[in-house]
Amino acid sequence: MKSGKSGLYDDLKRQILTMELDPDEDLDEVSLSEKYGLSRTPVREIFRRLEGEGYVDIRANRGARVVPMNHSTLRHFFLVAPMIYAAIGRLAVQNFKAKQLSDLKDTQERFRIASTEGDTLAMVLENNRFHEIIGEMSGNVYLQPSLGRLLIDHARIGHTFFRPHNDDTRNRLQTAVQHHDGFISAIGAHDEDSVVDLVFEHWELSRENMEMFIAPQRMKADSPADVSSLLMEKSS
Amino acid sequence: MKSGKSGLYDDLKRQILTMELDPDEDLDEVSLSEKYGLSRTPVREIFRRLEGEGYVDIRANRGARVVPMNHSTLRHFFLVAPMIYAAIGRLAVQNFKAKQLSDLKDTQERFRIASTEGDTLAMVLENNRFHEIIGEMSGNVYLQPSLGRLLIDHARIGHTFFRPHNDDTRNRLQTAVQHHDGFISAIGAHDEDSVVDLVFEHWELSRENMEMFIAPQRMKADSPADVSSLLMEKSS
DNA sequence: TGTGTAAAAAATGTATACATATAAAATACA
DNA sequence: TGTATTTTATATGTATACATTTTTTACACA
Repeated sequence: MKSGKSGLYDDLKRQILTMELDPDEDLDEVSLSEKYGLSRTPVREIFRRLEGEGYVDIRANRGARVVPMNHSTLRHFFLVAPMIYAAIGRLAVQNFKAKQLSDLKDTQERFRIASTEGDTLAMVLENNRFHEIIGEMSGNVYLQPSLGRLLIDHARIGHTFFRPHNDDTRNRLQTAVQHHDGFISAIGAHDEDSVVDLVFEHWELSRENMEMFIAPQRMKADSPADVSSLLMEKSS
Repeated sequence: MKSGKSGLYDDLKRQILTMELDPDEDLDEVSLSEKYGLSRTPVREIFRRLEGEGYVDIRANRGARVVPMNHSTLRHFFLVAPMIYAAIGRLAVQNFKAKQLSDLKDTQERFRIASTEGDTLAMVLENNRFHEIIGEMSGNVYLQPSLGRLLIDHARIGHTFFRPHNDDTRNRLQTAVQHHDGFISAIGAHDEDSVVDLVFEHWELSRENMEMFIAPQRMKADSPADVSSLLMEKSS
């Protein structure tokens, strides 16, 4: 918990992604300003920035709270996530810069270390950062806002993925790590189709896990084929 | 130009969409606060909100400016706009509420009146609002941020569409008005495929116009078929 | 008890003074 | 002149006091 403005900003993002702050939880500007050695003005400004990025919800005269996650939003999440991920993946291959690919590799190494050490929080954050970087690689300022919001809830819904409890879940985590390696090499090789294939494989892996943990009522998510139908002129 | 906080907020959005404020134009918080009878604090807060919605760009210690539009962002715009519009259209059919459909009809009537009166500014704004409402109908909080950013630049790139200067451009504007009527009836009839067809027709009409006016170098945009390839696992 | 209202407390919103950083102008020097 | 450096002006960033709104508590009354 480093103090100062960027400290508060980073901490809030981290705490929201890792569910250290629960959805709907109120954020108190006075106590936060004291804790981080700031006045209320910059704290409120940070709230507004986080609102713009989808981390926080601000209601007039009622302050800020962690952005909620209800059943309805989850349905929408499962519907559009694979579409956006696939589009971002394809564009990333077309537009990435060398610097970004090396950032991606560094992030993957930190992710791998966290996975071997069983450091759940680090896994959540490095995995999130990994997919953020792919978003940046796409260079597409129109798609990135949606990707950002999806990644917030993906981290929150899927956090159990990084807390394996038996051989099956451990294997699934290992597969995810391998997928990331696959992304790195497919992007480096400018192989769009492989990246998109991997996107759907990676999505399926994550989706199955998320479905397992979403109680009480089972969430029927869309297969990649169904997702395509969102975009095709004629639905089958 | 109504004063107060919401007045400034609405005016800035309007002026940015209609290009009354040019891309890259600096926004001065002191003069705006004086003009609208506010102190700097709420003006700065509005800047942050507009930044979150993609209207404005804030650089540390350098204030706010209207979000730029460069050649690179335009390429990305043409690539993803039809995909997002189509997805939003399909979801709108699935999720719209009666109130939203009647709002859409009201907006369309104002749009029609503006088009017969040749009121360019009103056309830009009502057209923008029309498509915003379709975004709201989708109910998808993950897709809406991207739609919002696309609509900002669609309004800015396409504003000449609403300033017809010969029989051809007048006919094209008429066609756009008819497309809107088509959206309303297709949505009302829960006819997803018709809506998506209309999305692509409407997009083609607008795209052709935008290409005509984007100087100096011709912008090759993607056909709906190309757009689909962004999402398919195997590109053709 | 339960409900409605009034008072008090707490939180958010705004104005303003001051601090700091950036941009512009003026000056010095080659 | 042209360029570097200092000074000045301007703009942004932060702290704090005050205003307004919301929430909580206390109290009256049925």
